[in-house]
Amino acid sequence: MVYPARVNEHAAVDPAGILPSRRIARDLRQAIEAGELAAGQRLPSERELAARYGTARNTAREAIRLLAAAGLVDVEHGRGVFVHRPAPLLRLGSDRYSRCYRGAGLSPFLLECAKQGMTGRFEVLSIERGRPPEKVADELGVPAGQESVLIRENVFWAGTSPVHRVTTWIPWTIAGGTGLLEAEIPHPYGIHGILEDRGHVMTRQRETVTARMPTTQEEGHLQIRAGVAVLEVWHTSIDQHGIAYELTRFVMRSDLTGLHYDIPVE
Amino acid sequence: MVYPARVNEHAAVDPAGILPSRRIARDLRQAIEAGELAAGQRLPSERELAARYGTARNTAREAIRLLAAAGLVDVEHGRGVFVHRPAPLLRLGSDRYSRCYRGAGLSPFLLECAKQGMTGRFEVLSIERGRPPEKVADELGVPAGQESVLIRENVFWAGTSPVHRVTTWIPWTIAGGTGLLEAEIPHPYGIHGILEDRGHVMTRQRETVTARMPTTQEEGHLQIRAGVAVLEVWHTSIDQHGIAYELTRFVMRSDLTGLHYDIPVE
DNA sequence: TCAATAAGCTGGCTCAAGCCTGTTGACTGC
DNA sequence: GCAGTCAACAGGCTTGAGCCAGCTTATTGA
Repeated sequence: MVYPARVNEHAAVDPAGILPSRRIARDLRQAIEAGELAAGQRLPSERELAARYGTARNTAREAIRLLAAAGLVDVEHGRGVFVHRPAPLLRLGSDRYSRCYRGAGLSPFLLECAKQGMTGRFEVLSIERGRPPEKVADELGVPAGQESVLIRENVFWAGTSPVHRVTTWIPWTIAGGTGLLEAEIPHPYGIHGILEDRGHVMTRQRETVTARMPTTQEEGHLQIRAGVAVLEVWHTSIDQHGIAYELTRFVMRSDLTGLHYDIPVE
Repeated sequence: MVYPARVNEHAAVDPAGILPSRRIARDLRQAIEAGELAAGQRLPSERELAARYGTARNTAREAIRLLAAAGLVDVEHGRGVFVHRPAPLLRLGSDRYSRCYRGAGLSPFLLECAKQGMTGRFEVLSIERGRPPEKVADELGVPAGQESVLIRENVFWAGTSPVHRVTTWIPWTIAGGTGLLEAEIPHPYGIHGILEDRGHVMTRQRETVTARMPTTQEEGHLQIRAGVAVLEVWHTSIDQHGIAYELTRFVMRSDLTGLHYDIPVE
């Protein structure tokens, strides 16, 4: 890329009326989008950018910050700033509860990981009887003030990265006294196998999808870098009688995962 | 909220080992989450925070920046910093192409706006014959290098806010010579009415959903403030013969819109 | 040969100061 | 009564300096 001649010192804006930090960011952005700086390549250091543009280091730093917040660039302490290398997305499919995966031995999540050449696994964080949030109580038709639900908390990993944080609520009237209390689900078809044995066959699913920035906790749990949003998915399982009998919230890193729906138009 | 006693000057970290900017941010965050600072309420000014914590103004500023990037706070030039007041989300439903809305006179988007007490409308930015991006050409089965598609570009508004930026591609072999070239679609059932007349009845839809930070352009188009992601939805319409005949990309502000799917489990 | 060390790079954070632009409300004068 | 003006205060951006912490590599010494 080409750097500008040093302009007059202390000038807040250059002749084109652009603020210095924006100008540096714009130039770098263009270089990235034009492919002059390839994915994974190192950008000039903050001190070098500052010198080339005749600005203070803080100004070059501000430019980098803008690019990082936009997710264009990955900053690594002590190493440098690198053009972001997008990772292939794992796709959570709408067919993940389909019976067609029965007997395959692999859950849809693990299948998808395998497809992307990664090793998937999940970790049980906690299983307990507890009180549902109001929203969950409403949807499941259980009392909010009591320990009316089984709560399972999981983390899904793809390779060495945590990608989903998952919380599941099931009415205690359904889950009580079943294998749902164990970390290892004692049923060949997993959680939903047990729920079917209790008389609830998933006939419909309702899902809402929103995106937002992670909370401080989620940032830690999912090892999210700055400028990465999370997808929040609320899934409700509806049985053959129209009853909502299970509810799951997924918090997903948007840099590593996406959603896929393949559905009939009614 | 309670402010700390001024600690020794020039200390990089306070006794608890927390950086000053993080400490200010943490205190403010806790005050917000505890409800001490209610939604819409003004935070202390940067200069005031700096004085109370015995830091430089830039440090208080950094704290505010952290909160703004997390979407907890809205910064208004000249006015102050305010606790973010979440707006009700417009939900784009998976049933939006359903025939059940036929004859209602309102499109699903306008219905959803009305439900939230807002006035919805949309604006046609451009309609032209053009070249599809490779991804689109692949999916629609048209040549990538030629002007093989009709491209329509729209913006959807809810009240005074732009919420969706929408691009639609339709093979020219289908769209050519139809009312799809007009801004006002001359068909009571809209675009999909015309496509049905050409022999394509939507039988399935495929959608992929991802989240990311907006590009500079999108930030402008959608009037997005810092710390707000966009949802990117790629929709493919599949007809009764399994042919993909229409493709739409939605770029949606995640602070004002979400998605909703209500689907059978197959 | 190999491990410990140190130099020299990277970004991370802060300071104190200055000048800019946008907003508001009180004051002024018609 | 009302419009124009202006001061006070808000955030926006920059400077140039300093020190800290993480990474890499070349050097050193056992």
